[in-house]
Amino acid sequence: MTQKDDFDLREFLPYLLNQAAEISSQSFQRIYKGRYGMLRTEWRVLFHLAIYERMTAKDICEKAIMHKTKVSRAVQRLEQRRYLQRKPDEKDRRHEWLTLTSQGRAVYEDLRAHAQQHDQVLMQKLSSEEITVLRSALNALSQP
Amino acid sequence: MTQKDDFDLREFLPYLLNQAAEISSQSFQRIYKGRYGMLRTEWRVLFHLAIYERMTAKDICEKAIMHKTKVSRAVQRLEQRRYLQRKPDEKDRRHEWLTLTSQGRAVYEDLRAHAQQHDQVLMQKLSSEEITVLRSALNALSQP
DNA sequence: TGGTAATAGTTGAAAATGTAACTAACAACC
DNA sequence: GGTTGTTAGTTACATTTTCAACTATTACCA
Repeated sequence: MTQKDDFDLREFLPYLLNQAAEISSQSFQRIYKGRYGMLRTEWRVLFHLAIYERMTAKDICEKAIMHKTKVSRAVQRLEQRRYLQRKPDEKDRRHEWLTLTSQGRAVYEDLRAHAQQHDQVLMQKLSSEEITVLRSALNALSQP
Repeated sequence: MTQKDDFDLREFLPYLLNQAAEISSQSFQRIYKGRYGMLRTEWRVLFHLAIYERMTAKDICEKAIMHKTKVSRAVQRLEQRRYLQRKPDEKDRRHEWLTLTSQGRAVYEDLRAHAQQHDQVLMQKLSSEEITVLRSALNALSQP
C-alpha cells in the first residue's frame, strides 16, 4: 500500500474539509446526543433560534444551508420536546414564527457551554495565527 | 431576525467546517453523481484505490476514516460496476486485496481531472497564504 | 374578478447510514 | 488437538436523509 499517483487526496479541499468536519463533529455529537438525544439537524436549528430569537423555517434553511424537509422535521421534534413554539404570521399565514421556550433556551445554554469548551480543545491543535486564517478561509468557502 | 446572543455560530469550528465542507462538496457531487451515479463513499474508495493501488477494506477504513460497513457497501457497488476486483489473500483468507480494473482507473482519471479543476475554482476564493495555512490546519484537525 | 403562478411548509416512499449481531478464518494458549 | 479470543468483512434492522409530490396561502396579471 504505497502511494503511486501524483495526485494527493490530502490536498483536495472537499476531501480535507469533510475529514476535518467529520472528526471535529464527533466529540460534540456525543454531547448533544448523549445528553438530549438530539440529532445534528436539531442542535443546528436550536442554536439558530437561540441566536436570532425569532425566525421562520425558511430563514433557518437559508442561514444554515439546510434543506426544508430537514428543517421541517427538526422543528417537529424540537416542538414535541417543548423546546420551541410556533406562531403563524398574522399577515401571511404561510409563515410560521419559531421561538424557543424557556426550556429550549436552557438546553441551548448548556450545549453552548459545551460547544465553547469543545472549540477550545480543537483550537489547541492550532496556533492563533492558524485559527484566524482558518476562520476567515472557512467563511470565504462557505459563500456559495 | 437580528442577532442577539454574543455566541457566534460562525466562530464555532465544527459548524464552520461542516458548512464549508457541505458547500465545497456540492459541485463536485454533481460531477460524480451526474456522470457515474456514484455516492460520496464510492468516490472516496475509488480514489484511495487509485492512489494506493492495492489495499484491503481495512486499510481503506483507516486511511479514509470511514466505518467498515460503509466501505463494505461501497466496495460491493464498485465491484458490481466492474470498477474494482477482489482477490483473497493466499496466506490469510480473511483479507481481500482490492484493485481497480482498467475501467475503474478510467473513471478515476476522469474524476480526478474534474477534482483538480474544482479545487482550482475553490482556491480562487483564497489567497495563497490562506491556502497553505488552511491545508495544514485541516490536516491537524483531522488527526483524531 | 378569476385563473395561473409562486411560496412556505408537510408528507410518504425510496435510498442511505448507523448499530449491533453475525460468519469465517486465524491466533494463542493450555 | 481443542477451547477461547481476535480480526476482516458482511448482513439485518432501525434510524435518517433525500426526492418528489402534496396542501394551503398569497401574488400576479389579463
